[in-house]
Amino acid sequence: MDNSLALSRIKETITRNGELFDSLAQLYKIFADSSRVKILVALTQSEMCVSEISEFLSITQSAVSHQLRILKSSNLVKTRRDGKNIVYSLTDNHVRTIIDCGMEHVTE
Amino acid sequence: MDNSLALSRIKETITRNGELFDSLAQLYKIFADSSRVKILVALTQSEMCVSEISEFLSITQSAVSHQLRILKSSNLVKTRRDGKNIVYSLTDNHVRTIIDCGMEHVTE
DNA sequence: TGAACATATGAACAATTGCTCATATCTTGA
DNA sequence: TCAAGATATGAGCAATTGTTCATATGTTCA
Repeated sequence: MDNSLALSRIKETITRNGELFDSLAQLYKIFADSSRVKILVALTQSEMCVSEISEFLSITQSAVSHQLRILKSSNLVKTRRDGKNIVYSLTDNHVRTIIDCGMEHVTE
Repeated sequence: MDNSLALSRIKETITRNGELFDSLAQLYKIFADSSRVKILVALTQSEMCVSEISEFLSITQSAVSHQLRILKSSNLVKTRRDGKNIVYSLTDNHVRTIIDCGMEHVTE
């Protein structure tokens, strides 16, 4: 059974869409940290300001801010100001979907 | 509007299922590398041996082996021997689903 | 306006990661 | 059995990452 034709077709697909898979890896990199995942999971339940997140994650306010910056620059979360607070929320439902999808595998 | 009740409920959920979200992040960590993603994508199309993967990814055989070891120890891929070759394939369809799910977001 | 609060940011550091190089292990066929 | 081929593995290294500490920025209210 000679599958070299199939193989070169696959190679073609991978090389042609190289940057696409790079961005895919880049996306997963954002979910690849425990703090960020927990932040995102929390935000699927409710919008939330920095100090609230910091409180229930038991990590520094600074650490939370740094992580939120990553999430925001990736357009996974958005912000609005409410007095002294900055309230963070999910940009859209993609985050929810991606988390659910991973959960499916983890909780099997 | 007082949402402190909702917040403490969320905090409860996060802390109670801490290890679960840790494993979730751990899972995404595996997808968080360009080479590994490409390997997994290729394997969604066809089983493949190390030298084949190494060839079309244009990375060292050693590098591929190292990555495959990670994928295998995470139970995302399985192996069988075919003569001198070790043939790698996906363990189940979860990988496909997870990749599709991420693609959905990347290609929006 | 100024003190107190909330958030953001930059530097520094330890930990992790992905690669390369060298070499070991395992299999086949002469 | 032994040389050649295919894969695995360990050490070493440069790059990246997540955190903390110190401090800056921005907002409210007395």
